[in-house]
Amino acid sequence: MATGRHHRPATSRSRGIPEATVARLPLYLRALMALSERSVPTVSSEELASAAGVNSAKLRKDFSYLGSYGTRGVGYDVEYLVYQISRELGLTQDWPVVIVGIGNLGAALANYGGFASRGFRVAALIDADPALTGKPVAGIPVQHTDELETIISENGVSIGVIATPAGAAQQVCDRLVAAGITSILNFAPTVLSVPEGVDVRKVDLSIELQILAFHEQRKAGEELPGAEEEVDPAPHPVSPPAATVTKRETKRDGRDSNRDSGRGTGRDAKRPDSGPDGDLPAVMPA
Amino acid sequence: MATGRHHRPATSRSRGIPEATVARLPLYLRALMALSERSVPTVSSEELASAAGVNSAKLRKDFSYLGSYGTRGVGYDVEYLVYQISRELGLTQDWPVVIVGIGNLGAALANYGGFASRGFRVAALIDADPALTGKPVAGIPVQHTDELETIISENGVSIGVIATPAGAAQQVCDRLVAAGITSILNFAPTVLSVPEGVDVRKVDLSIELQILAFHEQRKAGEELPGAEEEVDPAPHPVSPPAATVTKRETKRDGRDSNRDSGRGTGRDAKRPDSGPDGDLPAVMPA
DNA sequence: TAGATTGTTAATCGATTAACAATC
DNA sequence: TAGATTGTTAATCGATTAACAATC
Repeated sequence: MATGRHHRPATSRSRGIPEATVARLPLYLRALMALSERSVPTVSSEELASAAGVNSAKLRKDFSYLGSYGTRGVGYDVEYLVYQISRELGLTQDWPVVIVGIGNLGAALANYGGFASRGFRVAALIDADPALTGKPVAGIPVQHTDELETIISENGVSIGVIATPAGAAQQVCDRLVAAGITSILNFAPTVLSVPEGVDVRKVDLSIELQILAFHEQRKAGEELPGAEEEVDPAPHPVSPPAATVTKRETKRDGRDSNRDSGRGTGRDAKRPDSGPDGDLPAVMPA
Repeated sequence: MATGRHHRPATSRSRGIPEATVARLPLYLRALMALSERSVPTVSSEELASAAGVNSAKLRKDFSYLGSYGTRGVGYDVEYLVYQISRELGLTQDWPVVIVGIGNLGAALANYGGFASRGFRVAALIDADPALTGKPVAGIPVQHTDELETIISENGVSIGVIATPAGAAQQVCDRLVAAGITSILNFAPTVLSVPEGVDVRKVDLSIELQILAFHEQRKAGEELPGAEEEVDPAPHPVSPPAATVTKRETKRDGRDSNRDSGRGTGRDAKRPDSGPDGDLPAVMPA
């Protein structure tokens, strides 16, 4: 999930489109563009909702914030709606973006076709590694971090993508903001702190997997009714002020190993080679 | 933003942790692991909330769903909380994952350190291109799509990552599900249809940028009070059943070009080389 | 006109947050 | 004990959705 912090309330002043609606407009747009390619002239809220994977009442409600672009008894004109949503999202103008951090992910982003096709133009690729400078990635020569401020001001860039390691992200962020960037898409696994007026959205690959793991675990436990119901019976294990010296013991005390009771038997395709109690990772990802 | 569809209500039966809370647990975990690395013994809800970028009341409420793991007047024991959250998320066990589609993005994912460090293990890389078969990526030889079913059953994989082009995603998804996968992380820009009981989470790079663009556009318009307030004065432009032949006209009629009035003047760093009315993209991203 | 489908209402649900009693 | 901080309550807010009148 992406976390967005905005400097205005969820329902913005002008015409007041709820944040949840804004987040769905790109989904509708994609579905509409697919219909447009197939030259489908009109679409009903039911059909479009199904294509976008949402409830049709929600879709109609969402569209009602944009205006009355449908026709009762008929549906929505595909081309007209594509245009109205594009306009609402600001995609009818050109948005130069810079990508900072041209590792595997940065290169993947540079090559991602979805950017160019929706009004986003990769204005520059920036990396701190001098060995990369000048090397073309997706046909664009990588520029050195030293040039960051110049690139941003000369190209009028207002959107920056951070694909650096976590350790460099805040520093890069600060420079981007100082150079005039007001929207940041952050792929580094860190919380960025930004001044008022700067939007940050976060894409975190590891977090998505962790959420899936949570549900996956629940599915496995579900086949043994009541197995997950057991509430940890012991109170807090240690008196926290003394916890520093007993950290490892706290984590590995007897009660904790109880948790595995009755799990993992229902679906034996899981956990092929893990021990009964997997070790916790000690390091943060890069 | 990622869209998750689950086969149970947002508040699940056993111990009932709200979906919004589950989505934040990885954030807390990351912040806690950073504290753990610095050997910080305890942390208050205020400190931790600040590190995770959330409200402290929300954090305490979130933790209350897990149990009473804090100490009044003191705070939370870092190690103990790391362990409890890890356990809740299912990260104390090993989760083998397969990545399907080893293009730029797939390779980036294979190399992403955040997977391995949190109980996720890349069990296999799969691609349909025979030229890639056997070629190592992130030290793991790519296997051919033909082997998909075998790989999944032999490794007991329950989580699949789809990083293929949009056109191949549903087909890959169907095969993954048929082979026993019950959780899918989808990077392809398509809505996947899956049977009941299969979770899909979606990461969409282009959508995140579009949401940023929306806010960016609003920021620009804001500097001219009232400029964005103007409501489209014209009713629906065409009688939709006849729209097929007039599609382009609909999109380009006089009223639509009005929308640009008064925009872009406040912040002239924007739109360095776009025309007054950028063309809409006609194609879907790969 | 009859059928279809939008746009909107209102009820419901879930999430957020300030406030504070409990308690270490 | 006094100070600090949790865990929980309750109010508020935003999002979802069924239902249906409006209307093409």
